[in-house]
Amino acid sequence: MANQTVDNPFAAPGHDHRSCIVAALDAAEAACARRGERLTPLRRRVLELVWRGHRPVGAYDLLALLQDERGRVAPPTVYRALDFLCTQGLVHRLESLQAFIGCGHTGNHMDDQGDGRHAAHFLICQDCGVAVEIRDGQLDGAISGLAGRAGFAIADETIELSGLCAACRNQSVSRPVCTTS
Amino acid sequence: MANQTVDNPFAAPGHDHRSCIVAALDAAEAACARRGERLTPLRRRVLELVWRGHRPVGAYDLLALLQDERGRVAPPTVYRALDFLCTQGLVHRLESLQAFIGCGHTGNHMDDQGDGRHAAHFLICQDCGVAVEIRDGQLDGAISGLAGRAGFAIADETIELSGLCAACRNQSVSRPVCTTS
DNA sequence: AATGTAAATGATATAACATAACAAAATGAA
DNA sequence: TTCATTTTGTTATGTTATATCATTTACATT
Repeated sequence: MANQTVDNPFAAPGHDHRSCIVAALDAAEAACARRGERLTPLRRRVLELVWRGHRPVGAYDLLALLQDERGRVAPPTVYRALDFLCTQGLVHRLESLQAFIGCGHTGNHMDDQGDGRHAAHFLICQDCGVAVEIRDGQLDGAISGLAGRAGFAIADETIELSGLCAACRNQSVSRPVCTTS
Repeated sequence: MANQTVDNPFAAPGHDHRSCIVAALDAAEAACARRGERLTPLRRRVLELVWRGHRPVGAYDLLALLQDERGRVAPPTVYRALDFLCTQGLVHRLESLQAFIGCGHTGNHMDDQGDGRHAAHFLICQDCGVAVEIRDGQLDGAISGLAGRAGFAIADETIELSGLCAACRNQSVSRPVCTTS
């Protein structure tokens, strides 16, 4: 159990997160190589920092982490790296939180034609802070159905459902939030 | 046609927008009266300014408009009014745009138990800038279905679909964007 | 009308998030 | 090497949002 791939990190605070990080970085290296994009040391490091856990991370949190290890780092450094990672579909931005989270689906998308961008839908637990990217055929169908009926051509989807995950519903009080997992 | 209620303001730039404003303000007065909430002159004016059109408005745009008519106005004045209006379900915040838009469904919600908050789903045209609140049974069903299967209790839904509305798809070039409609 | 209380607004400051613009360095191709 | 392009560094500023405390207003009670 400890080294399995974690598809649903809700209620999995004790999983072997190192394997999540390694998997994400390996997939990112492969995806960039395949596309002829450059996962530079800075970009790789930012991606690694985003993957510190399964909780969305703010740009300025990342900035502080980079500053801890590199001294003076300015906001554009972080935002440029995040732009690159988002463009490659390696990271998603959660609009309702103004924060970023690593994408665990790199490389296994059918709709990945060259670039890695894809619609990302999330469940976000307001208690433990974990965000999980979901994929649901009925949801996708409903969206394309309503867009079609309205004659609307969707270019970007922001779908973020916040509430309580199953694990957090099953405990009476809020637990302290750690920064990872 | 000119005085009809506009349910879908995409491609309706010439509609009688005054009737939209009047309807929204009347509905807001009624809703607040029913709930024992106070739609003060400031809150009412902010709501009116939000309803200048069917395009999302930034908090600082509203601030500037208020300053034009009242001299010195500080950000908290606008944000407090917006908080109130959002809590009452009279205005929605579009997370992907960091902007606000009037809700045209005040008072006709089945799930309106005392307070007026409700999930709001949007189509947002990236060309004309208009945002339309939609309601789709299949979408609602898909959401509750996937949440149920995941054991997730949804508290807030952010669903914002950006792209091109039917009218904008049917014209080759972007038209100039006016501030209302 | 005077008083007390809670709600709303005013005012100041600052926090938090993000980008424009230009300089310097690193990279890769010719 | 030279050149062109991409990436990173640096400075400054723009944009969005909130914390805090003072003041005013609304309104129920006396």
